[in-house]
Amino acid sequence: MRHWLMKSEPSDCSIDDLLLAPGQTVPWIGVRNYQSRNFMRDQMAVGDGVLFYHSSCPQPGIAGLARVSSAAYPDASQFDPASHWFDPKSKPDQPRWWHVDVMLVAKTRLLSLAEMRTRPELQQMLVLRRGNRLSITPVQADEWDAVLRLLETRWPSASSGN
DNA sequence: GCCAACGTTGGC
DNA sequence: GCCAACGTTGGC
Repeated sequence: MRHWLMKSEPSDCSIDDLLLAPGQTVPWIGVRNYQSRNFMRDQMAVGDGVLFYHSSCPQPGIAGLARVSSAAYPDASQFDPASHWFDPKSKPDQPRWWHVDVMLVAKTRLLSLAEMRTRPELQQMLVLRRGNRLSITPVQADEWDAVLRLLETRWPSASSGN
């Protein structure tokens, strides 16, 4: 199982929105960055762990845990002229943008960006790197463990999930 | 609102 | 293929 940090603007989709979503699942549409797309399309697998991160808001930070709950599939919004994410250059027979679905595992306390910056064990996280603008970044196993420890949370065992 | 960082675009 | 201009991200 791999681990990821995925940024979401709470004004667009917050941890509470995920909590209330049908099946507590949302399609991670709207990514228009090739590197982030490649992570979803080429490297993510169902069951991967996700740190759900609130960005571009008064209190940026990790707001919950989630899991990848689908394989990658084409982002329908790229073909919708009415959509904010419409991409006129994308062709239906060769979609440019792909995404996965993400399912809630647990809402947690907010582990703020400010607190993350104070923790020596998190200093290598890509999201803390100066100038980082990727909306999806891989998380190392030791970083993942450290975050769960700080959240005083355990990842549910395979037998209790689905 | 500011601005650093950096990805993308497009002329050449 | 280079690279300047431009647009976007996202913390502060």
